Amino acid sequence: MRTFSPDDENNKKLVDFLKKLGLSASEIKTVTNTEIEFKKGENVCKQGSFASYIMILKEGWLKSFVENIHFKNTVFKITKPFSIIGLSCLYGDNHYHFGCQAITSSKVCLVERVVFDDIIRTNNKFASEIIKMYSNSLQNLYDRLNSISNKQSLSKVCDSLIYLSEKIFESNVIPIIITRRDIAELSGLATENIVRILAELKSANAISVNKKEITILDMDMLKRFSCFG
Amino acid sequence: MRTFSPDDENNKKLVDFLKKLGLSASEIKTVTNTEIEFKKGENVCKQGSFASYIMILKEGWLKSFVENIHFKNTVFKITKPFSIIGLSCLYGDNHYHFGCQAITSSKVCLVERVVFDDIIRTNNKFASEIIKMYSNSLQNLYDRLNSISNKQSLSKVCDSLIYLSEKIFESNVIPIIITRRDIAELSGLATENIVRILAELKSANAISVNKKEITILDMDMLKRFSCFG
DNA sequence: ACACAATATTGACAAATATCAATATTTATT
DNA sequence: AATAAATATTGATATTTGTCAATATTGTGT
Repeated sequence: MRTFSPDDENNKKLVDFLKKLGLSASEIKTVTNTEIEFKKGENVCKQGSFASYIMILKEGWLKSFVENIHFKNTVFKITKPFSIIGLSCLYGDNHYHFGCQAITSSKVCLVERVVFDDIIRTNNKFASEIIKMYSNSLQNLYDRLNSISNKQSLSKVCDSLIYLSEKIFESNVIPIIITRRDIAELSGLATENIVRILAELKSANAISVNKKEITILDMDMLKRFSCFG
Repeated sequence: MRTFSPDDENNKKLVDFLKKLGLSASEIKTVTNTEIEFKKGENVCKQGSFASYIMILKEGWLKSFVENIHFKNTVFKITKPFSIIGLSCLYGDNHYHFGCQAITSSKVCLVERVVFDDIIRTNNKFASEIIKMYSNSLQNLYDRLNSISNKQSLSKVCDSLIYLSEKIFESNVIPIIITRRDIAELSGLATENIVRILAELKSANAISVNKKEITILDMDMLKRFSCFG
């Protein structure tokens, strides 16, 4: 009889994820070959640098963002385990057009671009699954762009909370690993404004706040605020 | 001896474009089967509506945008002939997450999603070319998001002008089909601000303006302004 | 448990951009 | 060519959001 460490468990889930994408055992071995650990706050990739790898998130949480020269970030995606990062770099000008940072300590498999490309070209099922991911990424980006560019601050914050709750944590509780600053960057606002708007939402009983943890009490209200613009 | 109409010429170019994407003669016939004409200002697709088709632009110019409930648009892409629109709808929730409008009168081939999907699944070369387009779309969106969300108005307008000049018209002249409002929507600003900033750029000799036509005189200056943030 | 660092909060104020209104110019239509 | 419609321009003002500074709270490491 043997016992499983959390890492074994995680490996199994990763393999399952890759199997579902249509990868063979040997292909799975190839793409999980190189594993890197990132500490909280570390850069996973740097906007503007040469894009060598496609990455598979095995453990932890990442945020992806575009950054301006004054290092103000706009986060467009939070990534949870068993996701692929950097598909936008598979072709094109070979540079990351975004940056990515670890929100918690994280483990990432690095796959060389050419290796990833080879698998896509020879494995139809996998190519088709990757195209699904591209579709989703684009849809998500359109939604984020609409929120950040067309709405006022209250609606933006509601959009961010809805996104975190429904798409990322699949819970009405947004855990403390998400800071006020993360929500600010996700909403395209200053941190101080987030604090003020969260206080408004709290007094409207749309959310409750326990230390840093946010619980969504009235999702419908958030959605009404979101739509209002 | 026979003469060619502009339409014959255009058909030939369309077929060339599709051949380069790896489509066979019969596949080309399939995807060019249904052709629709849109007048200037007409909606090519409507944000939120059911996404039935992938579209191939054969003639004319389109703008794609996200729109809020007050009908304020943010344009993220201008499309020129021989481009594919709507790839983000190939999978996912079956609804357009963006709207698209004809800037000039345009001709568009409609391809049913399932038909398009079938070709992707059976034609590796085509799938690979489509993935290149996805990569480029994502990169373009990251760049637009960065501009709209992280920069001040002068830089935003410069980004829009650079985009139009380098990526779309491949000329230092931006033709009059692009209105001040189009530039405003592309920059995420109000039309009045575009007018003011264009006046600034003109007095700095970065551009010249003839009626509505804009000519870029000093691309380097625009790029410096763009970077400055 | 203590001290230090990081994050969150609050208020006052400044800056950027949108909005509104009036007018001019350009384009389209007859 | 004359008129109407659409687009562009300008100035004044309002609104929104960011910035700065001061303080409070929470988390971390010893």
